[in-house]
Amino acid sequence: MTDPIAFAKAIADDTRQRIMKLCCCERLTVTEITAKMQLTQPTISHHLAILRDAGLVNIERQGRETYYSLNQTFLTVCCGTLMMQFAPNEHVTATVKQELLMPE
Amino acid sequence: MTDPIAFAKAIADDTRQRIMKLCCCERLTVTEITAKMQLTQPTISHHLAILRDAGLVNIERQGRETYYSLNQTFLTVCCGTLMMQFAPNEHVTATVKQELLMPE
DNA sequence: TAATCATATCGAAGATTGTCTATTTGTCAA
DNA sequence: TTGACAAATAGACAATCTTCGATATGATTA
Repeated sequence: MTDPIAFAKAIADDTRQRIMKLCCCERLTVTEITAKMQLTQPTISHHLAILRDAGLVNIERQGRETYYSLNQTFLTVCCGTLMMQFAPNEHVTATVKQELLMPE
Repeated sequence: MTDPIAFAKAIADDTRQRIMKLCCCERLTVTEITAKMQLTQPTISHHLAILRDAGLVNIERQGRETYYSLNQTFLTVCCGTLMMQFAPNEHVTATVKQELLMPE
């Protein structure tokens, strides 16, 4: 579900991290995102598809527009999984890991 | 220092994550790591260099052998940075983020 | 219905990456 | 000092990825 390799590949690109930052705290249409970047609309759609396939964005279709926003919860879970997998000895208490893995 | 793009690129590969898992909790020589994988020694060295450049492994030269081990602390810091950057609204308390960013 | 707008998909060009073999560098032992 | 071993580097090739222009799909408006 939260495959560390799929997650890492999805966020391992400058363009995608810029997109993630843009729609981190608000939902934006593809056109709005495109306007804020120096890239074409098909390129933005391509990267959004990669983020979507990784489960990293929430999607809301509304008429002919599609709103994208970052799935902060899932991202946090993925980071928690990474830490559990690769930093089991690190001084982050079990409770913290727990909190990270099941936010809310 | 903890560039989220450099970090993501470093861990965005199956071979590197397998190596990370191997030397997560013990230090291993290049020969030992190579023995546990189905790849050649130069390939392993190549991936170790990428992990080294990203700051993700500790290196100890000892005679003609070189021991590698995962830098769990740095990995944890990188995950913390990711969460700070992309999940500021997530219900992980500021203290937790703090703990993640300055372990110990 | 026809025209327009928003987004997705296709196919191709160029760049980047992962892996290999061959070779080099550095260290230890005989 | 020579031979053997450990690890790094160089160069080549195939696979993957990013980006683009062109086009298709789907929804709204005139």
